[in-house]
Amino acid sequence: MTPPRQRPADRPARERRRASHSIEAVLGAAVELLDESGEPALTIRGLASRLGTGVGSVYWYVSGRDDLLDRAVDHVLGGVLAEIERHPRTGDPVDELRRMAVTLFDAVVDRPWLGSRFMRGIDAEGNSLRLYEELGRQLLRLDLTPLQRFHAVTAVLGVVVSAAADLGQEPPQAVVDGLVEREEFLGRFAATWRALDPGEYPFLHDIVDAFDGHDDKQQFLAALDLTLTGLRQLAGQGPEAP
Amino acid sequence: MTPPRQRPADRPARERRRASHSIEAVLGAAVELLDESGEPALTIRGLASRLGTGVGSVYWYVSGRDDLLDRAVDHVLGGVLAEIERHPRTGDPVDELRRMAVTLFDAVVDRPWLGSRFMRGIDAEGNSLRLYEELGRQLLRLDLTPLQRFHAVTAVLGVVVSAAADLGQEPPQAVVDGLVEREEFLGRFAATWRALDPGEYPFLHDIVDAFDGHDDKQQFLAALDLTLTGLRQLAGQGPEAP
DNA sequence: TCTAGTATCGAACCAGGTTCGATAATCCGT
DNA sequence: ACGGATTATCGAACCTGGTTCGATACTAGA
Repeated sequence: MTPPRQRPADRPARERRRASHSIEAVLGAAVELLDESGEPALTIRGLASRLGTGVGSVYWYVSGRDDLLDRAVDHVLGGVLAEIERHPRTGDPVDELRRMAVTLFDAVVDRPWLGSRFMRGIDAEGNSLRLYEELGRQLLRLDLTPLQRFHAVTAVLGVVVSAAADLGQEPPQAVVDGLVEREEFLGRFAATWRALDPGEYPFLHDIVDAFDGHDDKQQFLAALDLTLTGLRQLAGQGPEAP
Repeated sequence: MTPPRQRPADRPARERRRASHSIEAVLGAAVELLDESGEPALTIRGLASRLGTGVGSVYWYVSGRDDLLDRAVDHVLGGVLAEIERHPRTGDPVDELRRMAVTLFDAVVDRPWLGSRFMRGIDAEGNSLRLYEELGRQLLRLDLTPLQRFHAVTAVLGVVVSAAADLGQEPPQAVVDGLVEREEFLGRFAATWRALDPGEYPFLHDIVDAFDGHDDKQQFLAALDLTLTGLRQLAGQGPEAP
């Protein structure tokens, strides 16, 4: 059905001839739109109009919306990677891993539209892959099997991904509003839970106070530390462990 | 801009008068479509035509596509919940937790379209919330603070969510095809990695063999066990731990 | 100058979500 | 049994947004 596609979309990114665009300009504008109003706000038409061009031109630089999103992600991942590489290497590999994961998490907090897309790029050379390598490299210093290393990196990234998934759904559109929004949002949950039968929902009643007004970052850190604790134990008992 | 919406969409689900539809029929057909061809294949028009009705009728039962998806998720979650509750309670709470998470994961493997949507329902009574309660209840038997319990459940669910995110993006459309597809898919990754400079990508080269042909379930279990190990340690040293 | 490749553009196509008013079927009070 | 009120059904029409395609420049080299 679909012909093999022979669109450009991966030009050598040479400098623009006419006074017009460039892949960098396109990506920059895309990131702007994403930062301003989130993923659904990035439309080809909107992007074209921001660039002062026609929709057709956008398709010269990217092969479609999906490709655009992927490139935008890779684009900002470059900055994250740079920040990760800036820090000096301390001693403990697990501490390193932790610091990197936190940096990544912070980036996702700033740009919720990164969502869980930020790990889709590991099939080709790019910042996703470099990030993956960077994370995993820390594990080379641990006494583990390759399979265990692979699983460990996946697990650590998984913590970030799931936190990102959480983040991505919380604020319906209350980004622009003040700070009351979040409290209200959480409050609605809490109110619902408190209204439930304590006999049927003992756990919910146990945690509702902790949940109300909880901090996403602490929640993330808790999950991360659980995983890292497990990892430390695994590394401590050597690779012959299951 | 958007008027407050006063559509029905939450009728008491009384029995159909005419020989026609019902919310169950709608949800059933929706789940069929989702199972057959994944989330993007669920269109209002497609659903209506499968039901032998008009698009307008669908909107009598659900308030929109998003609501439809949420209800479909809740629908199948009922089955998962039943399966989880079927098993007898063994002794160890962490083992319980583990078994439940695995059951949930298996459900996601069967229905990748559950994606990370399956935990969106905790703001209202429903199977999502009951699942959450069920998971968390196991933790009541552990010596933890409510905040730690909250964090722990989030962490465990996070492992499932991130695994679901992985699953949801792997097979482009090779669902119907035989079993060669997956090998090929992974093989492409592996080939790319092996072609990279070992000096620049030592980690990737270390794990590429483990990655090639890896099993998603084992990957999930490894991440889960890392988290559960951390949890056991946390519970072992009591609630006054950080 | 001629030609091929590089870019730009926007009209037009198409899929799919959502709205809305017409209409039928049913229920209930009188 | 009758007549409004309620419950449901239906699909044409609207609208947003991704994608295609052919026309048209503009540039560099032969």
